[in-house]
Amino acid sequence: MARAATTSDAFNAVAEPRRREILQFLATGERSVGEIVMRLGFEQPSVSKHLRVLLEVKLVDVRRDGRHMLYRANAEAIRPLHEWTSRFERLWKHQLLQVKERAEKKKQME
Amino acid sequence: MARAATTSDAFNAVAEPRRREILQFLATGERSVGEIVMRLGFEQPSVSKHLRVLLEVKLVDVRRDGRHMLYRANAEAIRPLHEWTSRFERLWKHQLLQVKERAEKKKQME
DNA sequence: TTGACATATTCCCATATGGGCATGTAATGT
DNA sequence: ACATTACATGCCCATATGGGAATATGTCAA
Repeated sequence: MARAATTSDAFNAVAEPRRREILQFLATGERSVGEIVMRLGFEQPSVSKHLRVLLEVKLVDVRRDGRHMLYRANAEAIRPLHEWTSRFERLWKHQLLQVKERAEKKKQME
Repeated sequence: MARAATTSDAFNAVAEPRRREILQFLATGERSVGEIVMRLGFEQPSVSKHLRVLLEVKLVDVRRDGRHMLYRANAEAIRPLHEWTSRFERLWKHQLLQVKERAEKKKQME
């Protein structure tokens, strides 16, 4: 089997740097495809494809406005990612503390 | 071009569900490859390969103890992920608020 | 209708993937 | 030295990928 499909979940979807850029831009507000293309400088088909992936995992929503398709970030779908990483928060704070303590001890031994 | 290499960064590395499982298990403490295999039930070569990927993006550290290789999560490397998702925190709280407000209005109109 | 504009989709392709299996390698015990 | 344990690597392969270019679809304007 190959890698899991990028459309399978949010983790896979944001693994792609361009999709992260698009999401970040959309976090500033609703934007049309053309605005994304202008801002980020990717090819239009590329942007459309990435938006499709983001849409399938519900990381963005769309609505039509005339000939424009207006996309916006659905932050709610990012929460699971945030929560997953939060599980390690306690751990890294602890690990940072250990590093500091080791540094202190080293200093005292001089 | 194909997708970015899974070894390129933490985002890609954790896009793989099995690697997330391994990381979570390692968050509970230092473990040998065999313990991971036992606990998660993956094939040993598979575990070794995933650990290699995690190691390359520094999501884990290793040390040798006799014939055992002891891996542990390097939570510090997960922080960038956490911080990236945090950028959307304000947004999803806001969006949740909107949803609530809409619900309130709807209720009042009944 | 016709044409221009805004997006989406399709096709092709080089490349990365992860699983399964076999095999290689390092450390230990005898 | 040799067998055993504990991992790591290599190889093969089906599959998903994302870019580029061309083309299709949909909407509005005259």
